[in-house]
Amino acid sequence: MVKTLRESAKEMTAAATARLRHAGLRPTRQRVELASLLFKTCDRHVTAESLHDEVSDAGVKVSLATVYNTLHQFTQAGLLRQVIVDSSRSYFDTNTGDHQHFFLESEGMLIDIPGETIAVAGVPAPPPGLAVDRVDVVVRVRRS
Amino acid sequence: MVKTLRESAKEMTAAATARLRHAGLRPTRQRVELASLLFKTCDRHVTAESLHDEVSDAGVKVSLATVYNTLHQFTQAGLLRQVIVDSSRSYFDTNTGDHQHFFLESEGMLIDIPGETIAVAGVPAPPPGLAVDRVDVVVRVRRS
DNA sequence: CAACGGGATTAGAACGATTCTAAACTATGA
DNA sequence: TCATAGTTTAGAATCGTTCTAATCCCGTTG
Repeated sequence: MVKTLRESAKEMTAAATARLRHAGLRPTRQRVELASLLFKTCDRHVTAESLHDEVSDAGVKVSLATVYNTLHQFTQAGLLRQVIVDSSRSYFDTNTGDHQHFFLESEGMLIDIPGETIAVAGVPAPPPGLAVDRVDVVVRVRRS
Repeated sequence: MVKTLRESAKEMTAAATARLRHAGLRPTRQRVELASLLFKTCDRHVTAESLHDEVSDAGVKVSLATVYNTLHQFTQAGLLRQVIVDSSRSYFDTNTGDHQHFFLESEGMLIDIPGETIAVAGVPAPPPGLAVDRVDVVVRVRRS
């Protein structure tokens, strides 16, 4: 069976809508558009600005404020994960599972490293009154 | 032999001056003051603002711009190391050796973990054309 | 199917951290 | 002591992000 472009788009929208509903988020036009872009392909890393540019280039009108709101809501809903590798920009990762990253600072590029690949041993017990939330590993790389 | 406060201060200044000269930095009043504060005790973690507050509280006049300049110059000279754990503020660490960190986000607090303590195994080879610069481990903790 | 109510979106202002600018200052070598 | 190149500075500018308050629209109800 061959699908027309229109049919594919409709399916994407339906899938995004379902995903949003499931996460307890009202499927507004903007959220559906953003979710479609974010979850169309497998693993993606975006910043608020890169996503805003992308959605704008696609001819869709979404304000930057909404992109920020949406990224945070998706993160809270467990659809995204925030990655902290740069002290001046926030990255969001569509891969919410256990994994780590290569980070090429000069180009702001993130590359996933599967969770099983890296083993961190010897993490000491945190000082009294503190509990480990999670262990992040960032492998900083440069062009060579 | 007992030292007066004035004598101790003089020694600190001399030490800071020597350290700056050795790093190829002209020992200006401001740089000497900041170096004295930073390297007085062993390991410290500061932000530009916390250091500016500290130096101001000590009754010394240094502009915030100079604090920023100095932190970056010290980092470039290898006297400090920048720690990236927060996407909205930069931290600087007087411990430039191999080590990792606990980070208590709610209070912006960093705690060193000695380098030998944690072992990271299984870091994959980076994609072609890229070389590993360094591997950062951040153990994010919360009050419990 | 129209009306309603509360969540969602928006433009633009506000914000905090950081960097820039251009003028005044100062450490250093001659 | 002087000249000069490097430093410092106040204040403006910039950047990413958040806030505000008005408008909009999704889903429910009558």
